[in-house]
Amino acid sequence: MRTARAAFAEKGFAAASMDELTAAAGLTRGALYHNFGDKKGLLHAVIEQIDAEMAVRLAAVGARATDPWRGLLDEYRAYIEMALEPEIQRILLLDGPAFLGDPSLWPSQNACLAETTRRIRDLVADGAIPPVDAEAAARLLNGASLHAALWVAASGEPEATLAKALDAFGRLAEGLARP
Amino acid sequence: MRTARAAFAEKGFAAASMDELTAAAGLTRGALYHNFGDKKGLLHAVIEQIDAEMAVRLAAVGARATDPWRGLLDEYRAYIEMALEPEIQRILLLDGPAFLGDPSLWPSQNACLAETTRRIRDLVADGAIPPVDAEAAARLLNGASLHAALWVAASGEPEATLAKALDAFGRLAEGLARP
DNA sequence: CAATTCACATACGTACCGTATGCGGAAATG
DNA sequence: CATTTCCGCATACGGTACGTATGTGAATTG
Repeated sequence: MRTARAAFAEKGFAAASMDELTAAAGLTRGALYHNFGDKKGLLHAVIEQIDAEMAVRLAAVGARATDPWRGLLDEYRAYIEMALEPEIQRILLLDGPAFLGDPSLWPSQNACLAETTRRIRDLVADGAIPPVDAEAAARLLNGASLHAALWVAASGEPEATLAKALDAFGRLAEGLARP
Repeated sequence: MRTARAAFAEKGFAAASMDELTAAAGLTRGALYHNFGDKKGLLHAVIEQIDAEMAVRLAAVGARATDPWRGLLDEYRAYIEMALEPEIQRILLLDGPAFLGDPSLWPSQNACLAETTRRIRDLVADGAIPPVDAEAAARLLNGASLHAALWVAASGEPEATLAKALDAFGRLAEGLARP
């Protein structure tokens, strides 16, 4: 799986050869089909691993904040920055939905999305922000964050672009906080 | 290209066979490689066509509105609804970025994104909304819209989910309108 | 009317996925 | 302790699909 993560991140899922991949890991395709069923099975296992790691990192960021609303913004800032990592962007955010379909249909529900959904639900329950469907808000904010990261990653001036993206994201998020 | 659009929308770019595709069009792969260079070239041509059509539709929606700010919201509502069409969702929004990379790097710049960027820029210039980087705002709103559409499309109850998504989207967009 | 170009077809090599089968060692069984 | 089962993985094979190199007939040009 380490080898797969590296190969998928560098070449993309479609261009990654299972022969090369398994050979690099000191195995053959036989081992792969025995353990993961097929190529998509390996992708799914890798995504599940990455997703779980992201959820842990996000929860840690959110837990550090004293103000819950500020905690949510910190989480999304962290999400955007994580989405800049090639491994996460390529595997989880681009190839995942393209080859496995919408994350909500994955056998292992998106842990990372669940984390932000839960946080928004808590904010609404505590009256910190006006009522809103937590999953809808989380999905839209995740989508906005992802595209911000794609934009920054493709940009020639990552720092300046990231600043613009974070500013615009803050403005959007404010829309949730006001009645 | 008509055949390609149908095949890409139904089976996805990766699973679409060029043999079947060209045969269905009454041609062979020779014609394809002569006109489009390679498989990705065909995808690019198809995406360019769809993107242009979307930009026209979006501009028409925006032009109908009297209030510019309302016009922008109408455009995004239309964008979300267009993103529900399987052809657009699958080809332009899922396979496009996965196989061709970020839209901003496509030779034919994303006309649809350019349309919403221009509209936001006008709103800022007219003082209708506080200053914000127009491209950043357009990208984030596009991302939010796309994920809203993916969510609705994967949902078991499309109408109810769409209502939630549109509500949450309106809340986010309001964040741009307030100081 | 000869020559060139153009659009497309045909044929071939290569790469890769998925499956069916084989094998060696570990574990279980008595 | 001997034997059998089982498990993890390797090997071999078939089928499919992409990209390229080459051929061909019609249209165009001078």
